[in-house]
Amino acid sequence: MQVSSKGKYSVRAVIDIAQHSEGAPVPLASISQREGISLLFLEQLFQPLRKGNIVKSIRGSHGGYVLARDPSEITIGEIVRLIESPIYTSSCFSKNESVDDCRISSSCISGAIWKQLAEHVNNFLDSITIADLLNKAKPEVVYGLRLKSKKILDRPDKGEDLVETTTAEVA
Amino acid sequence: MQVSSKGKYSVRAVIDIAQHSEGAPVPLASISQREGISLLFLEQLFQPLRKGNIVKSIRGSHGGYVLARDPSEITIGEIVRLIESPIYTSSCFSKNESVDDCRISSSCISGAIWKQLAEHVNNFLDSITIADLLNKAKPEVVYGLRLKSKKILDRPDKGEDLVETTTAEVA
DNA sequence: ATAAACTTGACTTAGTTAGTCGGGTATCGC
DNA sequence: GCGATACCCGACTAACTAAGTCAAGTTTAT
Repeated sequence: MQVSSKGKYSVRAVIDIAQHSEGAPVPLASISQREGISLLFLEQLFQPLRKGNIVKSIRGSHGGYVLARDPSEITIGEIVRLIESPIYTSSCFSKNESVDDCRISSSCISGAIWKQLAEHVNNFLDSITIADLLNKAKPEVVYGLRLKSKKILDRPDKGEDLVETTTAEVA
Repeated sequence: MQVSSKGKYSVRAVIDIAQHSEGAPVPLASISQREGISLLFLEQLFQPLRKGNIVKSIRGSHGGYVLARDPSEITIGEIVRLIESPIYTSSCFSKNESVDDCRISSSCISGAIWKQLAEHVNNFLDSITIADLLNKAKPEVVYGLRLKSKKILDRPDKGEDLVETTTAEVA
């Protein structure tokens, strides 16, 4: 039940482009510096983003990436689905059986939940565009959640639960 | 962005107990048979469930497990959080830096999203109790989503994307 | 031409997940 | 009591996935 680091990094990278491209292409090297993401890793992330029509690449000297569409037309959901392992699905029968073989009622009952959960998640992420994030960045309100900046940063509630990941955690 | 098999199996197992215990304890062996889950695996799943006060164990001959509370007081969210790796958190600064070092605005901006997503997911899963699932099992409506049973089973949309997992997929 | 910058695909490493094994301990029914 | 039933617990392993690296390109502006 985690969004992968790849997904988080990708969203950050796209925001970075939106913030720093003034019509001119933004080279990965500069994103790498600002965001503290390895250049080689970024290159890997940008292939799906390019194919998914989130960004356009401009090759050659003074090249880089620009957004392929208006920030208001790029949703977080799109980005995450391009980068992440397939958004979760669930079926309640094994692949060797036909639909009619499904006789485990508890399986079917709970199966509906996972499907609905996936829909919820997708709807939520699809409701947020890059433009939303850019606009809401300066005012202290992001998406209906009032944040006193500090509050969200040191998360007084979850201190103990921080899992040690290989490198620093991504936001 | 997946609910683990462990989480799905656990929910199924708890439903199974609710459906088959008539006051009497339900042995894991019978859950194992009905649900097609390895006995050894079930044992592993039930330790956290017991410690989390979802089920109570009754040892000895004719023992087994019963629900520790009324089905209407057990939510899916509780079960999943007990079984799954820590529900996801995100911070926007690395652990070696203090809060004030956070200067990567795109990181903070997007970080708020993951936090909100986690809240959404938890709220959704916490809004569904075992009792809900039991009650809605027979009528064709589960949780506001009208399902024509067949429709949800063969998922006409996602056919290609089915990932081959080691064993059969869990619902 | 040359350097900046993207492109591609294979590779490595570490961690997680799913599932197993083996040897316990408690309790019931006879 | 004693044996069968069934939970208890911690270590183990195999497979997979995620994160990140590397090397050898190709494209294009100047």
